[in-house]
Amino acid sequence: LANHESKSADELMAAVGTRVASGRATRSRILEAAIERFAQTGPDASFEEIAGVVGVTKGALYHHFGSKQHLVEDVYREVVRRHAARVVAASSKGSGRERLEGLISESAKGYGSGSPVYRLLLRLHVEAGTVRPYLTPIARRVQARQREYMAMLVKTGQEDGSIRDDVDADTMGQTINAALQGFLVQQVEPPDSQRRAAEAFGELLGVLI
Amino acid sequence: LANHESKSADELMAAVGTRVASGRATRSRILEAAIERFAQTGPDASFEEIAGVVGVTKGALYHHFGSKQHLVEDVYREVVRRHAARVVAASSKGSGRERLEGLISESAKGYGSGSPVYRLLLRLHVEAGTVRPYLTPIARRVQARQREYMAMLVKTGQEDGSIRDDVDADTMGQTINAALQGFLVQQVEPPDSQRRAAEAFGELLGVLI
Amino acid sequence: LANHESKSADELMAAVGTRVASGRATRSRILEAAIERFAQTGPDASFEEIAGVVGVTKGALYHHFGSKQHLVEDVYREVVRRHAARVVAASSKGSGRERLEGLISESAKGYGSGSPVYRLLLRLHVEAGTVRPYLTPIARRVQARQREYMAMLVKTGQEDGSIRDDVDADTMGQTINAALQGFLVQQVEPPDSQRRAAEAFGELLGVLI
Amino acid sequence: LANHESKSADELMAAVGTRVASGRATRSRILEAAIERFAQTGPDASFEEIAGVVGVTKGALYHHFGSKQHLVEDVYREVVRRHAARVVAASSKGSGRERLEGLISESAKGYGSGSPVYRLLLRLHVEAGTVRPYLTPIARRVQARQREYMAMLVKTGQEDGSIRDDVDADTMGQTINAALQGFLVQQVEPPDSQRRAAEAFGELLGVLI
DNA sequence: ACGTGCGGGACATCCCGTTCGT
DNA sequence: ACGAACGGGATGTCCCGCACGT
Repeated sequence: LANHESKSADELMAAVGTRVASGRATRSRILEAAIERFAQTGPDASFEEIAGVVGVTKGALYHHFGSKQHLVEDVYREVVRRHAARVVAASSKGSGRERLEGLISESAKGYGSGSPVYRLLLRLHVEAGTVRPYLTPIARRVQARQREYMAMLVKTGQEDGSIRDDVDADTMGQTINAALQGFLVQQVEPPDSQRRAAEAFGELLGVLI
Repeated sequence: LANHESKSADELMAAVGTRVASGRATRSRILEAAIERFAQTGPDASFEEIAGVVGVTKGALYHHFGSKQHLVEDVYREVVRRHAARVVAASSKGSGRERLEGLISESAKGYGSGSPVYRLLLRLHVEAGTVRPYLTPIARRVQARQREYMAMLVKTGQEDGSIRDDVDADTMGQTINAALQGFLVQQVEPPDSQRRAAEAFGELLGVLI
Repeated sequence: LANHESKSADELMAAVGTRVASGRATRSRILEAAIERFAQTGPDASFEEIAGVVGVTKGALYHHFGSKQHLVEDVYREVVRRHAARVVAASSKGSGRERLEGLISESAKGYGSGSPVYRLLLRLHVEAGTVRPYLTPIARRVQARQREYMAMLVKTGQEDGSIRDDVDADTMGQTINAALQGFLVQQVEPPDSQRRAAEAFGELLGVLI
Repeated sequence: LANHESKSADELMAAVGTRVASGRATRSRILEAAIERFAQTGPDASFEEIAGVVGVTKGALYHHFGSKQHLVEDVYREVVRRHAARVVAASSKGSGRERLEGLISESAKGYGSGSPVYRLLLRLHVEAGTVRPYLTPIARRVQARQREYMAMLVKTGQEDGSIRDDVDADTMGQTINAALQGFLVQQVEPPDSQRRAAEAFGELLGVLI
């Protein structure tokens, strides 16, 4: 009440700067907490719950994200971004075939990990097509990019002769992509069984490609 | 209400067999309505909503199913049963390869149809591993049976020489299964695009098998 | 359906007789179960719950008691009757003082036992004055009879010289009665502590009377 | 609504101290209303009902008390506190005997008043031992404190010679306490009859002590 | 005498989002 | 930037009682 008039202009600026920075930090801590809770309780986790983890209240969430919907969207984008980064990094070197194999093994590692984050990713993919129409545009872009990237890798491999060229690149890419995501659906199995299946899938591909 | 022509037999029974038969009829009408609503609004559709469709009240739902959880379980079982029936029927004749192809094309037809029921099926599969632990035992049994059936078909094909035998039958079965379910995840695409992808998948398999 | 026409008139009569007898048996089993459940879950125990214990359904309860309210009334009367029988039996012999002491010790045994049945008795007494007005007439009669009986005992004792006669018999009776019931209110204590208190009360009375 | 003149201080605070103070005021108004309703409809009075009296919605109740259980606990504590304050004030001056008589007459006035608040108090005492286990710890503490206070008064009286010392102080205290509460159980009688009984009890004590 | 189907209604819980204050 | 108060509304659960059949 009375104490902010005892500050100089500089101090005010500094205080504001700090305020802004701390705001950004809070925002990302909230996002992190949301990913965690969404991964466990599902995207229906309450605002209050998430806020509790971070040590703030709903007010902060609303300040930073505006609505539940926006938070879910941001979480979706963030989770996708992280997965994409891993996958791209794992498929950046070597022949087309090697790059494809890198992608497959990295994806399989993630999908087969049964980690909450990947479960969340799958669930958001699924719900984007049903009960959360507002995620549809994002999902569409994501899926498209994923397919294109796969097809690109296959095509590269077919050009450098490391992948058989008697099948359509697009189809091959899309199928591999589908198979990878399909593993996630069977996540009721214990993680190691998941992992073995994903590895076997990789070897099988080695024969078929 | 709208589908009561398919219930004529039941309703006749109701007229004759009195109370208990009419109860059974109501029960199955509720189950039907639940499948419908769950497919559209998700498994969180309210009791009241479902009851409204059938023309009864929540009391009736509670009388027949005891709890939300039990209803979801019964819906899950029923949906699985229907899909299984279709798939088994489509893979009953011919060589191992033909039977496998029959299964794949029938599954692809279903999964690729983007029909609400199949979306529901996928969603229940997914949630069985995350937010609905009470579905886990059912899911586990279902997935196991599905894998075994696939592997059996592959093995049959390998024995009668219609499928290449330089790959492991279990792995092959599991992979095909995963790929099929994976298509469902990408359901944000328009149905016909889905269908084309599934068909292309079938052809690709023809080459790879 | 078809088998009751093969019976003779006598058999019918016999069957009816059996039916009636079995009905009475069911009725008292229900009453017993109701006392038990009411004692534990409170008088709000559901019909279905009580019926379940006996192995029948709500229908039977409604047939025999008509409504929740009537069942509660019957339970109230029955519980009171049982307590009264014990107390009267314990205060039937000896001088006025001895009879009074018998009553006190028997009451204290019951009230101090912390047994569910006595808790129920107290609770019904209490609720008769508040949330269950339909029990009021019963409660009034019960309390009146209790007071009169106490006063009678005191008076008898004063006449035969075994009880000091410088106090009003009615007041004395009523006070003793109140004190006994008061013990029940403090039932949060462990039973043996209850019992000790009740015994001490008896001794104290010995001095004061 | 009707008793807001007793809240004028609070409401002034609310106008000045802004949000949080107004919250506190609301909280205590809710508590007040809960006591009132609980006293009449029993501790099962609905949230909505209580909220309606105060002029807020269920949300506010939930905000301030978290759950029904917590509200009941707070009500219990508050009602006990008020009775204790009255009784202690009435037994603060004079010889041990006078203090004890003060306590008895004040208690008798309350218990004998048949006032809804006292009926509530009794009912909570009783239910603490049966259907509301979460009240047990509170009840235990309350009863203990009550007994100790009584015994202390008796002891004081015995020391200053105003109370006969041929009986055990603890027993005497406990018995008086029980008798007082016992009157409440007989609350089906019209209030004035109650009151007479309580007064008679006081006189009787005068002779016996 | 008893079971079953079902209506009708109450209620605690939970959650989203807005507003106000600091 | 964030906390606290609160409204509004949805939903699962539970239970009473009636009607019907046997």
